[in-house]
Amino acid sequence: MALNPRAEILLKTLIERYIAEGQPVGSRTLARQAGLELSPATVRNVMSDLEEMGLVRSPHTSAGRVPTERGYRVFVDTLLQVKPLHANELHKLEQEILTNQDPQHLIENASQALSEICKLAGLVMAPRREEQLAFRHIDFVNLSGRRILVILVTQDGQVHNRIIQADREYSPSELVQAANYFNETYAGISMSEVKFSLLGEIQQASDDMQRVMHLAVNMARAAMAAEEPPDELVVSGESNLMDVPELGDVRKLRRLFEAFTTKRDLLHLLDQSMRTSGVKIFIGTESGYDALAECSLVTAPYSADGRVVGTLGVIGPTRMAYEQVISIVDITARLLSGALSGGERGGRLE
Amino acid sequence: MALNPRAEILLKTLIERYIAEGQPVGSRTLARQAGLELSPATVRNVMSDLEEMGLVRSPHTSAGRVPTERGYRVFVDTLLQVKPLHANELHKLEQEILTNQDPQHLIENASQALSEICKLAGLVMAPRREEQLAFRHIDFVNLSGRRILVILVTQDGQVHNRIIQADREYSPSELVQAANYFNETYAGISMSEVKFSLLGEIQQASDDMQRVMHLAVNMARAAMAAEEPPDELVVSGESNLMDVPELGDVRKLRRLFEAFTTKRDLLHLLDQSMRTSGVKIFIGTESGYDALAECSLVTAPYSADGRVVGTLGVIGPTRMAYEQVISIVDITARLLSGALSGGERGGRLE
DNA sequence: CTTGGCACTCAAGCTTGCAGAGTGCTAAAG
DNA sequence: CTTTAGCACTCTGCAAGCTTGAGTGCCAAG
Repeated sequence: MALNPRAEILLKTLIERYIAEGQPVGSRTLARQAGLELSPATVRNVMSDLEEMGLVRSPHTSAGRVPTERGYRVFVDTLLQVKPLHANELHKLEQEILTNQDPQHLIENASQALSEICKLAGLVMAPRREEQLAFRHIDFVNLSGRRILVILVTQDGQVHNRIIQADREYSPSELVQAANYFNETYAGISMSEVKFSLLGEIQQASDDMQRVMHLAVNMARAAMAAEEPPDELVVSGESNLMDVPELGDVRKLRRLFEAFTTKRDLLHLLDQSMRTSGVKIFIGTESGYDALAECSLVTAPYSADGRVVGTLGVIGPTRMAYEQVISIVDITARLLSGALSGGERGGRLE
Repeated sequence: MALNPRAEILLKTLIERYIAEGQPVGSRTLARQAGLELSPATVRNVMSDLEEMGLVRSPHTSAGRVPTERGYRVFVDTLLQVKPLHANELHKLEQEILTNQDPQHLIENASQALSEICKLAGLVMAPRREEQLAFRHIDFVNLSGRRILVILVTQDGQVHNRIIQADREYSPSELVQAANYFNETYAGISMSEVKFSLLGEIQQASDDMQRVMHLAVNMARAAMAAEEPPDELVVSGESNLMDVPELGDVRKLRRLFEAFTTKRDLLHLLDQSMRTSGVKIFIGTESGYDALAECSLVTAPYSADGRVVGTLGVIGPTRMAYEQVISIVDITARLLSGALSGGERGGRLE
């Protein structure tokens, strides 16, 4: 199954041409394009071999050839040369990401920038498992009656809020005290430890502090129980996919868009990519999800303070400009990592 | 231009039939369906009149008739009888909306419920103009370096947050003092008054309080300046629209979806509807936006504590089941108003 | 005013024919 | 053994022509 250099060149040109034009590539065109001094007939012979290896196929007897998924795989793994991205695209990305923003906006902007630059749909999985993050600040605000608004800030500056139903009414000063107690006791501790610690806390309460502690602990616990990970996945630029001729079929589009709102399957894929480092590519059915047939996913994990916290990427037709998309995704991940780490330094790429 | 009763019945049956089937309705069918003892020929004569009035038209010489926008208008304004919604739909709506939630989730759930029940896209414009709302609580949290997270809670329990860049580093206790000062001074005041008041505040600072006040005022001002109304419009269930045969054309779909992400035009329409009371309907090009051709918008304003704060509705093809959609939108608006008002009482419909 | 009848029109579906593109195979040339 | 030219063959896409079914408009009679 070794691919001789000539076959490699032909496969590479075929795929490049197909990505650019979207039309099956015939032997004549390919012979001219490849830069080898070969006749169409020779090219046909090579094509025949490639077809046997399952790297290309004919849509029908007398069309040119198109790459198969395996063909794309080979292309992506061994043939493709990543293009560095254009200066003003880089500039745009930096502008979008290297400004002071809270994580939520940062993520939304990153997703949008990805989609705009690639002209595909952008995905960003928000930092996973806030349990990993340290607790920074809590605040209780009285709403009407027994409803209490709990505001929780994690180390990365992300703000979470929930309304809980208290067992009785509390005065504003009680709430302030409770928050103070909590903030002093737990500042900098990881959320999972905080949760764990809350389990024991109530029993060993010293007498005078008891009421306040009880209050704080109970509330925080209630709030965290209610805190299911919310909108973990940000998708932007979906409508770019409507221009893709491969997805002209409304049914396919619909399935794809449903996958965007369901999010479950996509999250699973992005989760996988979190465990590897660097750019990872899922081509067509490799993902294992029907809705993503004819689509590819280019992803890269990003980190905060040296620790991987999420994944981002783009989704588009299998026939996408991998050479460019790969570096865009890669750089976006780096920029985002920089922006989420330290913050002050700004994390410019050197 | 008066419509005699027979013509009304025929127009009504025609539109009902067309909404149900999506096919031009011919004279024979209509004669049978309408329940009047009329021959197709007579129906044809009536149709001819209706066509002259611009209420129906033929897609081509020898198809049946379809309603025009004006036809729909007449139907909606004078002919249609609103269907009360089914018990389990009502139940679903109540379940989705009558639970203790912060406004953000409430709005998202309302939008989603709307889209699911109507099988169309749901829209909710988030409470407009927080300036109208009273200030409730502010909090400053130190992030790294000079970055300060400002958390602002308005009277309705909505939480806003922004990161601002301070002129120097501040100690946690300074921040606490500043927040306290601010909370005591401005609690319950409307945001617009707070903003106004901030303009004067700095000059007349008494000496000892000066530093803290200066800090609080400066920060709050910076935060509010940065506080542009964010995601004001929540759209759900867009993918329902892909099943609509009228929108089978991908180009139309794309324009519509772009309108969803742009949001500007939609906001403008919803804004209009905020000024009237009760359900308002935009049919096709009445909206004035090309992207919404072939679509109708059914909207209703909702209120919090007796004051209109936003609008919700659904968007779908002109050919939608108005009879049901209208009451769904109407009731959702009431439920949401109830949930946003007082909170404690729960606002069940009596 | 209503009705039946008739001529007419149009869209949609089907078949046919044709041009264009590209292949596979074979036999000859390098 | 590899490369090439040539030829027959296949398939798509498109346009033209045909038929069918649905529905209209109009007219004259009830």
